[in-house]
Amino acid sequence: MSRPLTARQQTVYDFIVKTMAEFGYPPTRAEIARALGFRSPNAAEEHLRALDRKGVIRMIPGTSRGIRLPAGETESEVTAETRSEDADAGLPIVGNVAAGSPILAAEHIDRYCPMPADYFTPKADYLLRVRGLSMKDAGILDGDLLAVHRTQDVRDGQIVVARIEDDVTVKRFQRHGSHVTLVAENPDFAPIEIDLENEHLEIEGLGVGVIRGGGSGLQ
Amino acid sequence: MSRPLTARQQTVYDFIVKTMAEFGYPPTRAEIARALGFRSPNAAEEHLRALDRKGVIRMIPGTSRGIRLPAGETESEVTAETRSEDADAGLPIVGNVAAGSPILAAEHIDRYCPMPADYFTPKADYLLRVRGLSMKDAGILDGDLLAVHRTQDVRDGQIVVARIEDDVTVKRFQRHGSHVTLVAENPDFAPIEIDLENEHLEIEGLGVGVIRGGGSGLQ
DNA sequence: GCAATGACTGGATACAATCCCAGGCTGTAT
DNA sequence: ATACAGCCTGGGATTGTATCCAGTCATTGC
Repeated sequence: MSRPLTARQQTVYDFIVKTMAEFGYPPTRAEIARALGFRSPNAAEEHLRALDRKGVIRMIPGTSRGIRLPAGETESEVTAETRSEDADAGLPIVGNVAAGSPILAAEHIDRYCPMPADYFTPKADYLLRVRGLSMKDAGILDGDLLAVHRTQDVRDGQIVVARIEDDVTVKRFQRHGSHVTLVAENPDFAPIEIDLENEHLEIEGLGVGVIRGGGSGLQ
Repeated sequence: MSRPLTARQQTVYDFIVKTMAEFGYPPTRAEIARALGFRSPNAAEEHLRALDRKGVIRMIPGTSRGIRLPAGETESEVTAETRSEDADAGLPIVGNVAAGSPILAAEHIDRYCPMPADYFTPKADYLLRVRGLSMKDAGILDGDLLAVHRTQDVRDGQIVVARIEDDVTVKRFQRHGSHVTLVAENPDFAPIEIDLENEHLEIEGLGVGVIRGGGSGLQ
């Protein structure tokens, strides 16, 4: 999707990550400029804009130190090429699935969870970071990792990862003939009704487990 | 150590932790004031000084958002590097703790979960199989594994493993002087009130994560 | 009774920080 | 040749933020 970072942009990004790991808060433009030898904070500003355009950071307008790392990872010395092929890296963690792109595309994988795939049954293929509280009564909260087994073969009552018109969602599956209902486990959310003859529904996989607390602790 | 936090100071501390977990950077005085309903940022400033004196935060003078959590409660301080200390066996899974026996006694350990202890922060020492639905609104269901960090040092609002008169339970912790309330996250369960001067309460550890689905799949 | 402390309001000030504008210099693609 | 993007200097307006000062009110220990 977005072009890779230039060498200079990577340097700026690395400095942001290092600062957050060391101090617990992001740097200012002036601090970036000082660290990298710029004489003007505007040089840092422009780099930040570029990093924001490319999606590796997010800028919060008007806010001091308003820099966020969407992946939430502040590991040391992360170069964007740290995504080696799985082997024993564990399960890939997938977050923020953009509309229209395959769920396991490399740019969505922000880190790995060092856990064997076959701890779950059926085995997990990846972990999906869940957003929102639509499944809270099923014990799946915002930010949780849902262990997903890739399959199209799902049954009534199971928790599935579905894609409706390029939108990825986690819901409970219910089918009557050619009509599918995706039920949220939260009274605040209405069920999603899909007529398979008119609308397109793709089943990405089956929820086989939940992991909470990797890095952030419990609330 | 220093004196415990007052209720108000605890509220401010909680807000700082929550903000850092959610946004990746600490709040300003004004943001604290707005969130807690102060009309003056000075109220927040004085609370921050008190928290700094008591050692639970550290203020960096002259720096916007210059608040640090020395202990490392933020997601920023994760070094998800797999320390190969006991990464072989994984975390022991503890279930059905009998009354009167230590929680990590060998006869309770029925199996191991092949997951590195330091995937969670602070690190998990064991996994406790939770029975009942008393914490269902916190997303902890019957049969879930609660990752537990062994410590006595717990704060208001945290999910703890406690032992009252030989009974092990998972609840949210709340303290007022010598009076402790263990709050269930389920309206069907009444809070447990403990007067530390008459009853015995032992904190076994702090809940740092949840794992669901090992072996059985999701319901 | 009195000092000390916690928890604020309200106002003020000086610096920190974001963000805009106007350039310049280097490549690389058209 | 020309256009364009990346990378940087320098300056400046505007807002964000930390920090101080002067009080009020209530509680607690002495």
